[in-house]
Amino acid sequence: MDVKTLCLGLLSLGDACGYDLKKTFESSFKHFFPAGYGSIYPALADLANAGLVECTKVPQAGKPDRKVYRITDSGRRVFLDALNHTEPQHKLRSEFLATIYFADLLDTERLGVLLDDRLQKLRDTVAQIEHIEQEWGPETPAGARFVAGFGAEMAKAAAEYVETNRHLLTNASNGERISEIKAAAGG
Amino acid sequence: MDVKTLCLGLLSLGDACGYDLKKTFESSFKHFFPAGYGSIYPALADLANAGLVECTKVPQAGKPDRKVYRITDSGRRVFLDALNHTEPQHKLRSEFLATIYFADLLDTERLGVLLDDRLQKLRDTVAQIEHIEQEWGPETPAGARFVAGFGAEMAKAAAEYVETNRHLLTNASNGERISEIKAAAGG
DNA sequence: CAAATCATTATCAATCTGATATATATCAGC
DNA sequence: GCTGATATATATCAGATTGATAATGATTTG
Repeated sequence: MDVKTLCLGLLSLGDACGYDLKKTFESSFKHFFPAGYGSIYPALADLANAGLVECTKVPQAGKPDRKVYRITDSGRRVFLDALNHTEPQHKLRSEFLATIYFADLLDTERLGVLLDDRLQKLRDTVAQIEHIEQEWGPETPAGARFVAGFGAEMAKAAAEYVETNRHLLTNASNGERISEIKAAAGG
Repeated sequence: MDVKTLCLGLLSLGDACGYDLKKTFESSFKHFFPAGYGSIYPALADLANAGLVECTKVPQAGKPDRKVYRITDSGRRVFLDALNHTEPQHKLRSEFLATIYFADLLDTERLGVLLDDRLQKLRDTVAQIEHIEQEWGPETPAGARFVAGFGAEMAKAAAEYVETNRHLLTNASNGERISEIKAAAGG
């Protein structure tokens, strides 16, 4: 499932322009499927080309025309098919963990900042998810609730792990090793 | 931090060829920074071009020459700099959660399969991490332990969330809605 | 009133993914 | 002894994605 398919899925819930979709990605999908304009606009163009969505230009005073997309019957069929016959991936790409892997090469201060920043972002994620959850009514579909809950729980678990285990990364023998390696680097 | 920088980091721990690096990515980085040949080989070529690593061809009987890469002093400097001055990202891309978001459109069986498959993969991840942890001796750096533990704990928390909350995705009113929507799709 | 943000479009170079190709060696099982 | 899978090792390529950048006028904020 690529951004194109996800856009199609969102359009199955209601008409929208690229800007609207981007806002949905920011509010509901941010923590598990980030997407920027650079993928959304080409996706919409491709979908329209393939006849899976139709586009209507809506002029506005002062602002650029809204290009409102509506899913077609063919589009619905293609989306349902993707949903039912695609093996879904799930992958993390963490430069944070990659950096921590080399914790030996970081001085204590830098390490502290990295961990604190990450904790802050995890807390922000939880707050952001709980904020959108508060605005939901009883009609909000179960899937949306499930994925939001998942995001919040994962962020809490990650924060707890970092807090509980950060002491493992700072032991007395580090200062020495860093000096040696930096010397070898001829810095 | 891109694949290129991570390759440089791994080479700071010892000489290796592309194939070796790929194995390291599979064993230690799989759960938080996957990378394939398509990114590793170009990365090594770029690093060599920039003088951050040196390459020696080692002929072998029957197999292709090993191209063994060794980090240079300049390479070490560049890596330390990246480690200390890059804002590290951390992002999930989950087609699984995207699919579950549209749980209303899935029939019960498909939903069950998706959840069971995910649970199985989470358990595999835990097993794989615990397996590599068992092979470590006392000299294994703290960073490697920390990121492995992180991966295992996250996988456990994810599995627990799925098991505890999967019932929210299957309620009686679903059958009806699916039929309606499929009808609207003109399938 | 200046500065920032909102609303809306769009493009582009660099990077990454996933599949594919090539060639030989070994090893398990029939 | 053959067959098929797996391991060793290289590399490329089309398509997807990222992150930055650009334009332009309206409205909100300080």
